[in-house]
Amino acid sequence: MGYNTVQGKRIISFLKGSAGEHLTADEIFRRLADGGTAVGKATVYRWLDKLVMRGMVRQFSGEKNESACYQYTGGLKCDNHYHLKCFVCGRLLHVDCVYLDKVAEHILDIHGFVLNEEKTTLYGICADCKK
Amino acid sequence: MGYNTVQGKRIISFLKGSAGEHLTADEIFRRLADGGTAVGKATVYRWLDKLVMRGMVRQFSGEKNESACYQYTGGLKCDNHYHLKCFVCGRLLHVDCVYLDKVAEHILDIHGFVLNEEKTTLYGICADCKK
DNA sequence: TTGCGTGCAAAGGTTTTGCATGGCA
DNA sequence: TGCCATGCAAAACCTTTGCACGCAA
Repeated sequence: MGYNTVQGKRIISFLKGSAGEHLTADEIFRRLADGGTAVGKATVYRWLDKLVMRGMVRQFSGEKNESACYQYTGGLKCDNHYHLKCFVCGRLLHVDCVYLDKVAEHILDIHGFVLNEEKTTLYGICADCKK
Repeated sequence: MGYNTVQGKRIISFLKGSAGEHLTADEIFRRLADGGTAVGKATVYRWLDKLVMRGMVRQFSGEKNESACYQYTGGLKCDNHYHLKCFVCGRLLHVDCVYLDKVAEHILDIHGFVLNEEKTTLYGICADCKK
């Protein structure tokens, strides 16, 4: 599980405090630069990777030459649960849907591909922003 | 509309000849290096941008530090097309599938969300790596 | 004491841009 | 002739990595 470092505690604490927000690695880096022990940018990236692995944080890759952004979710079980990310407002929508469950089944049966719902995010424009 | 240059003609001609294939900018660059007037990489990027704008080419952005890939469509509204990315071998599978087309429809009808297939990648484990 | 975690800077990848040159009209 | 398009190399961008040092256990 690793050592219990000041930097790790600051990063996790900061992320928890901004649960729901979508932040870039650089934003996190800058926000941690003030007050307390500063945290190196490489360390921010290393922790984000680790937290993504653990399922505590979701990562959304940006366009080329744009930062990826990260959102703290706290590792809530997201079974049968899909994520729709809106380009416009940036919100992450959590969707439970029987129909979508069948999609994973189809992809497995026909394409032989085991879909990982947790790691997959569907991108588009949400109902509110569509108007 | 711009000048009618040898390089532009070669790029468009090559793309038309590989309609349906998914090519990276670098692949296009390398394929054009042999035979006829070579085309600079910057020019390849400039033409791809231009053709994406015109709707002649679709762009699929890859992960960070991976090339985007491009597909010539000739401006036709082509079939919805999904990307399955395998964690294990890293391959990107391109899937045309009628069933998956209906998924986008469902997401729109029921969840009010306009899915962007170009920007969406489904993650999991491919048939080969599953064994 | 052991060895993981960190910070810095450099490297790594793709894509964009500045600027002088060459080719189209 | 006028000016856009091109090519080269450098820059830009985010992210990863190498290495020495410091700190947790």
